[in-house]
Amino acid sequence: MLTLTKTPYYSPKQNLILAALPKTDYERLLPELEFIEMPLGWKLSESGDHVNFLHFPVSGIVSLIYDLENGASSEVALVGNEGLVGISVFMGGDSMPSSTMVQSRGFAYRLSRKIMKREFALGGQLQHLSLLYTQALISQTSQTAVCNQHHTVDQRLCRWLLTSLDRMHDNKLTVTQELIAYLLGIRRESVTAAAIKLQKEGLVSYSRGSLKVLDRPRLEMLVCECYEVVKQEYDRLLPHPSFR
Amino acid sequence: MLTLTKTPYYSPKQNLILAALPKTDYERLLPELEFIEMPLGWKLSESGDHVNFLHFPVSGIVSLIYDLENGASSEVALVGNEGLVGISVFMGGDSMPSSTMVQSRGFAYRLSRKIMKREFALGGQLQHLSLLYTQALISQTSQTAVCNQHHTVDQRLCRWLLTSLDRMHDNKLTVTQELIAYLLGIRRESVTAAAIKLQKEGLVSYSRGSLKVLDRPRLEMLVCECYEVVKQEYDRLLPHPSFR
DNA sequence: ATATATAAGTTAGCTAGCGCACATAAGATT
DNA sequence: AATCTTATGTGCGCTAGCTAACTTATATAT
Repeated sequence: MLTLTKTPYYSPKQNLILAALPKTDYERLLPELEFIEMPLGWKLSESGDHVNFLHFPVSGIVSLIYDLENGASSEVALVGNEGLVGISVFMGGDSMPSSTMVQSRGFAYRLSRKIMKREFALGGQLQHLSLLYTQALISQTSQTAVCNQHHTVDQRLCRWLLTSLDRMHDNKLTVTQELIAYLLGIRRESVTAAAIKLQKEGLVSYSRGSLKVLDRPRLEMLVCECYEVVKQEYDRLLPHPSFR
Repeated sequence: MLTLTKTPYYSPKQNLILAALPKTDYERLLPELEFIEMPLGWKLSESGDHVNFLHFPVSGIVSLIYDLENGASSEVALVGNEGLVGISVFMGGDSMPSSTMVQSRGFAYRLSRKIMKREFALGGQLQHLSLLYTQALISQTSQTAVCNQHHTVDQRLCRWLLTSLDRMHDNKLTVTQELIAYLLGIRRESVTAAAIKLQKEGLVSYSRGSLKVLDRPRLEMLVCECYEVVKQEYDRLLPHPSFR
C-alpha cells in the first residue's frame, strides 16, 4: 500500500500554548517558528543529547521515554498539541536522561534554543505558559510512576489509549502492539491479550497496526483513576482551544 | 526512652540552593526566611492543597507521594537539603496532586508564596536555581516510574536507602519498615524479607526503627542503575557545597 | 516486675506478568 | 497465484510480589 503523506497546512495556533500567547508575543515569535514534519519513530532527542530546539506539536504524539541498561523501558509522558517538547531548553539543564520519540506521525513548529531562552528571559506569557505546562507534565509523570506500580496491564492499556486519543482528536490510532508494548514497558504478548479482551467486548477493533475505538464511554469505565486525575490537572493548568 | 529533641541552629546556607545565591540576593531574602521544625510524619501539604510556602530543608528528608483511591501509594521523589519543597509556588499552578510528608525529622527555612513570586519574577539566580532543581526533580520522578516497573523490591530498597542516606549525610536512618513499605508502595512483609537479606549479608543492622548502614560499598553493588543515574543528574544540574 | 503496644519476623497459598517457543494470518512483493 | 514479511495469537512453566493470618521480640508504661 502506498500511503500518500502529503504535508497539510497547520497554523502555529493549532498548538494550544502558541494559541494562548498575546498577539504581540505571538507575532514576534512567528518569524522564528519553523514548520517541520515528525515522522513515525523519529527521535527528537536521545538520552543526554544537547537539545537545540523546542518543539510545539500541532498534530501527532511524542512520547517521553526512559530506557534501562537491560533494554527495558517505560514511557513517562505523552505530548500532543497541548504541550511542547524540550523543556530542558528553558529549565536550564540543556539535556535530559529521557529520550523523545514520535509515537504518532504529525507536524510541529520548532523554535531555536537561542530564541527560546531570549523569550523566556522576558518573563512574559510564554514563560508563564511553559512553566505551567511543565508542572502538568510533572503530574503526568508522577501519576505514571504510581500507575506502573499498582495498576494492571489492562487498566494501563486503557489509559494509554484514552490519553493518546485525546491527543489525536480522533478515534483512530496507527500503532502496532509491538510499539505499545515497548512504550508501556511490557511484553508484546501481554498487549495482545489485553487487546483481545477489548475486542471481544466490542470496545475497539484492531488489525495490523490500525486501531479504532468503537465504544469510548465503556473504555472510560474500565480505565484506572490515573487517566482522569491527569486530565483534570491538564484542564486546570493549561489553556483550552479558544472556541471552548 | 525519652528523646531530647532540642532545636539546634542551622544556617540557611545549609540548604544548597540558598547557599548558592549571590550575596545581594541572599541578603535580600534573609529577613524573609522563617526557621521551622519538620517533625516526623508532618504533612507539608496534602493533594490539591493551595501551597502557601516554599520550604528549603536544611536537614531531614521530605517525601513527595502520590496516593491512589484504593489506599495504595508511591513515593515519587525525595527532597533533602539539596532542594526545595513546593515548586507549584513558582511554577504557577498553586497546588499539586501529590502530597508531601516528612520522612526523616529535620528543619527548614520557609519563604512565603508572595515573596517567592516576587523574587522569581526578578529573573535572577533564585529563578535559575529553582528551575534547575525542578528539572532534577523531574528526572528523579521519571526514573522512579521506570524503576517501579522493572526493578525488584530488593533493588528498590537499596536505592531508597542510598538516596535517603545521601540526604541525611550520615549512615543512620530512623524509620520503620512499615513506613518504608508505604513509601515504596509495597507490603511491609516484603520490606522485612528484603531487610533480612541485607542484615544476613552484614550490609545493615536494623532494630525497631533504627537502621544503620554497615557496608555502603556493597550496598552500591546491589542497587539498580537508577540510583546512579539520578545522582549523576543531580550532580550535573545542582550546586554543591562550597567546600567541595 | 508485669502489662501493653508496637515493630519485626514467619508461613502458606494465589495470581499477574514474565520468558520462550511456536502457530496463524494479513498485506506486500514478485 | 505463490512467496515473503510483518503483525497478531497461543500455550506452558516460572517466579516475584500479593493477601491473609499468625508469632516473636523489644521498648515503654504502670
